[in-house]
Amino acid sequence: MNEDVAKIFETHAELCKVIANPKRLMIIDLLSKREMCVGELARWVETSQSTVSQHLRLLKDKGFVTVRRDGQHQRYSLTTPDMVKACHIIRGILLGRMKEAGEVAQDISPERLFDLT
Amino acid sequence: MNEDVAKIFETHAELCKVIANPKRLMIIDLLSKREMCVGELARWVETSQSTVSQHLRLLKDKGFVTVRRDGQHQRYSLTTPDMVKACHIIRGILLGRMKEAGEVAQDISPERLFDLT
DNA sequence: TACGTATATTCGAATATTCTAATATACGCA
DNA sequence: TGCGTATATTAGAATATTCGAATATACGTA
Repeated sequence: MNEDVAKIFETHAELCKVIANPKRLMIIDLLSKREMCVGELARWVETSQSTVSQHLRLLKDKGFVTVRRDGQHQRYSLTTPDMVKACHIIRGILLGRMKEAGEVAQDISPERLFDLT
Repeated sequence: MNEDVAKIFETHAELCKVIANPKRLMIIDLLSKREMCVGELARWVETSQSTVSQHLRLLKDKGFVTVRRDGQHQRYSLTTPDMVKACHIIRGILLGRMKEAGEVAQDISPERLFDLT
């Protein structure tokens, strides 16, 4: 196999690992709706500030979010809408299976799991 | 948070874990082109038969491939083309970044990494 | 400067993933 | 039945991931 091709699949897997965690998926989902600060994300995801901060660091390192300071807050936002697209496709697979099995309502959609109203 | 929503993100992450490994990404890529048996995949991926077999078992357990016996061979094929779509989007993100950084040629495409001619 | 709030970092335990080596099973054919 | 090829399974070592607790840092305001 071409060495470059092996490297591409390696890096590809690295990017996939970013979305291979439920809390990071939640964070991505929330940030796809609007900019949020750490504490706010921690409340929605229902986990510790430390955990959210660590996930955000990974997301930043991998280039999926940016931060801007706003007084005491760090406001995070998404940089790569295509990642959300990929997530929605996979969540669509899942919801399709669950609907088929009657585990969720027919009208649930991949984009409306958190209700930020 | 709604308990069902938490479960959805949990399962969503489980599906993402399937593609969070370079060899499984290669297998998915190869199977997206045509049905293949274990030994054939092992040759393309350049790894042991055992490793491929274990990855295929995971892919089967998660519902992404099916097998049919053909004499001495087990012929594997993909069941979920949407997963390939999601992979291509993420690989597109990666290749976009690499092209921007001049790390790969401009004309490389997410679908043509393995050349089965 | 001192204090309160917001966020980041470090550490370590618990758990999960991945691979290789060895072995087991399944099939076709002589 | 016995042998060769193809595939599956098991076990265990090495490594990676994830989280919370504790602590450090940054900012705004009195």
